[in-house]
Amino acid sequence: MAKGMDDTIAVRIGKALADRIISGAIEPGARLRQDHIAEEFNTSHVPVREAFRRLEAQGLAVSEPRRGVRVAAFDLGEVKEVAEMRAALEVLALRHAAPHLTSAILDQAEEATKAGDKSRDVRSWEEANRAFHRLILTPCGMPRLLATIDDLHAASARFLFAAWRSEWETRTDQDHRAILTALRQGNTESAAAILGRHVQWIGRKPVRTASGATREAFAIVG
Amino acid sequence: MAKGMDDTIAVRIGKALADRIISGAIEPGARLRQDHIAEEFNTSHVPVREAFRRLEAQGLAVSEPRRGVRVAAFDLGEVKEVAEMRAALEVLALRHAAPHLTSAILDQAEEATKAGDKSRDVRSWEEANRAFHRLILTPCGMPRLLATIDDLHAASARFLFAAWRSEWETRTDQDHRAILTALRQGNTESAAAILGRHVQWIGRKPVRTASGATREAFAIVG
DNA sequence: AACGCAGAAATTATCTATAACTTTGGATCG
DNA sequence: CGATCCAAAGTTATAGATAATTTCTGCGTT
Repeated sequence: MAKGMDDTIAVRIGKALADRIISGAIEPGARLRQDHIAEEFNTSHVPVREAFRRLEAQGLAVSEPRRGVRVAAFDLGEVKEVAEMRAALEVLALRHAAPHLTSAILDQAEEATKAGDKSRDVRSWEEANRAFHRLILTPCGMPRLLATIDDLHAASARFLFAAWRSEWETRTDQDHRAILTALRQGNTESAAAILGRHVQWIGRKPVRTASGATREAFAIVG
Repeated sequence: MAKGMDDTIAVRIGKALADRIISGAIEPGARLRQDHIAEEFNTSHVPVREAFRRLEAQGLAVSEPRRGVRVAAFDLGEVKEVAEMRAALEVLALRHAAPHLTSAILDQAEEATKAGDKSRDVRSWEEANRAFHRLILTPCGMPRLLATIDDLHAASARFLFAAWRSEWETRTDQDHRAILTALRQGNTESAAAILGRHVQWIGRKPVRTASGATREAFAIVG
């Protein structure tokens, strides 16, 4: 329970805010007022400001000097941009990770896939999906690459939660299974090709807005 | 000359420190002591701490809680990692930029290449090289991708300055010319392929250390 | 009714001060 | 002679306070 007890206060606040932004608890464009947040976390505003800088770097918040910081807005263009960046970088990571993948890791990845297929809500599906990608990419041993991919996953999750706020229909992930099969056969290039396409697949869904009209929602579903 | 006069103090300090780290004025592993830096810039330590968070996100500094922040160390592994990330992302950016490239832009890029070939020192070569890449990639219109590439260029420059501290021999950049030729012919895939190889070309050079021994220095030379 | 302009309230950015932690140097003990 | 412990100095992390800027609100004018 004492998760991150040794973390600095600024890091703890940063993680908490990131979680809220990703989950959609704070809406895009909403202002983040440092004194209010400081009061909520029972600290002064200094660590809050440091947390803001971290969120800014992750692309979750934007700051205008003397005008405060807001939750970053996003549109279909950014969804596509993140999808393409993930495709390029995850393929790179997989090529380097492949030689170090053990059957134990691939079994864990299969478990994650099954957990995703069983998920009844977006939140647990996202968790399982992220676990899958993490498992097969981490062995690449490239910390900077993995950190960048993590930030992109955070952005992806945000799009996902914004589009599928509460409704979610279970579906079996054929791509994950195909990737695992290719990896088990030692066919790295084939696995990389599937992963590259998989990550760029953008789900579309008509969503009823508060005003009753229907618009189309977009999110990366991989 | 009042560049960034409207920037916040934290941003100004961040840029100044980034410049020193990249140029090698501060060595890898050196401690960045907030009070000393605050005194130098005639500020308190609070904006200095914010600048630290930004440097951390850029991968130029590492911070251990309660133990201060140091200039990030790097090794051949990270040079290779950055080279591969640049290859993947710059190729992606070029594919999207290609349709928007005008002959005016390509002419500017050719000028940058000539400036690079004429450069007598590393610093001006790096500046010209970065201008070339920026010119042909910016029209992709993907801000997040470009920001990530910028950070990678900063890392590349750091490796470059560390290896070729003062000595530099002029050399004509055939890759840049080949890329421009392919782009002028509308052959995007060929240009992308050359760019991908170009960026991963790691220069090697024997360098005499302070103790008189010779070690091998590595840097991305594209 | 819409627009624009004070004045007031709220908020940001910074500085000064305080508390807590780490490291360092030296003295003591084995 | 070396290791260990203790104390002091230095440094980091947070808190509280201050000045300056922005935003909000209400009123008057067109």
